[in-house]
Amino acid sequence: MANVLETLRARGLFESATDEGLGHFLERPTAVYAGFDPTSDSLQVGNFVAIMGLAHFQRAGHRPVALVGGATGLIGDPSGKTAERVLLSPDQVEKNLAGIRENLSRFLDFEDRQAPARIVNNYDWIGRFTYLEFLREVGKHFRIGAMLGRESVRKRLESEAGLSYAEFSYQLIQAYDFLHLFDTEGVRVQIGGSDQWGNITAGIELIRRLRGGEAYGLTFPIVCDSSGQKFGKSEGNAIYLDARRTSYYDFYQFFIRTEDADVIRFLKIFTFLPLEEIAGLEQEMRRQPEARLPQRRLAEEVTRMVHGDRGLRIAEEASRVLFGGSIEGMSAEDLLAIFAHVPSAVICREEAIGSTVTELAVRAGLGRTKGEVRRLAQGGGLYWNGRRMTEPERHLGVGDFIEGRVAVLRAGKKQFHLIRLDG
RNA sequence: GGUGGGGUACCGAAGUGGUCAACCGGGGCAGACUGUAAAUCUGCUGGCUUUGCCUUCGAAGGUUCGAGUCCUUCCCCCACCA
Repeated sequence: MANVLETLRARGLFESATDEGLGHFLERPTAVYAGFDPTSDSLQVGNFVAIMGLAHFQRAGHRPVALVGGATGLIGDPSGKTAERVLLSPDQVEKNLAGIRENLSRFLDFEDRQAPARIVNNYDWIGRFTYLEFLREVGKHFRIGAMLGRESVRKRLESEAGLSYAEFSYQLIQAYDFLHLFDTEGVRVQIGGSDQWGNITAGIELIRRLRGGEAYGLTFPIVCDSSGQKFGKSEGNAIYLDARRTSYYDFYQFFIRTEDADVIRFLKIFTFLPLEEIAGLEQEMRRQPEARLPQRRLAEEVTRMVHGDRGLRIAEEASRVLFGGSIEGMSAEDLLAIFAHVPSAVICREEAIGSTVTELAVRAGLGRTKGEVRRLAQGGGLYWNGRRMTEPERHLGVGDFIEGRVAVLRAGKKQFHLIRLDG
């Protein structure tokens, strides 16, 4: 049986474990869980680390359980947050759960004969508690001193923002989750980001106290880029795993743009590529960094994993065209094909002809306001069909559209938007 | 419930009657340079029908020719006390 702990360590996915005996314990198949917060209707690349963690466990023969936090999502985890979170409505959580289920179902193998993955929702067991029952059955076993000692709590208490009772209670719920999965799924290990340490140990203690059982925790590092920024944002937007939120093209591009200083580490964390192969890429990078081979490989691997061969092909094709040469001289057909999965807007012909460049740019979603687009143009960062646009107030005619029906708007080097005329 | 401190743009933070759409820093976006990298330098970072107009400084009222700045009430946060 593959030693998953060694694998995680070697790939930079290991930060710490609650018990030195974990390695020994993992020599026999067990079940492991990680939780996912339904803060959005799609997981983000930031969640990818946890998914990879579960996947590595499954590959090593352990049964992965993905927990979506239908209950905890209603409260909000204070870990790693500097301010009290705005409460999500039950409707919103419900909607987000569906999306996250969708995401997860693509990374874990539910058909595996030895260790099929499971997805569970903690609302199913937390939701049936009354307040009094919960206090008696769970709250009774928690000591305030220990709760106050937790990093996430202490930090928030010291901060200006403080901490509400609801968020303070969060750790009880997550601890109970572990206990519940220990009982019903045979889960003995919880994995999570290092900010989850307190929540995880709370569960382990609860299990020991109520069941006299051994349970383990393992954390992986919170992935940051070399400038210390939390990984997973681009142009101010989170990178989602769902193509409806982040296009194949944008997803692929996000990884292509990885800095040299980060790319080798990211290859280990976000792909299953053998370490020898990654070492080879590192050599290659030293020899000719401008070729960006590791970046290409990273983008390729991750995009294929998340969006399949088809998504990867579309992203690569679009990238080749947009960064390879000029779009000048391309036919409307070609452009439509390339931009099929790039943000685009369909605008009615009568409206488009005669309106200004800025107006259309806002309609296409390139900027939020006309002022923003104007400033962009002023700084020289606005392009219309590949040429710098210096007169953002110009009224457009049919001739401004390729074959009278398509135009490509660009902000800077990286953000493309397609405008298609209707009718 | 009491006392004190505080709520300013994405974040931090200045501003205590007009010259304030609001110093500065971070973040973000863009330009130059480059390798779709990093570092560096530069510009921008309320809205608009843009030589001007409109909406912003927790909320609502009020004083004033004029309020982010003064007064009243309310809401929220923090600390200590009860």
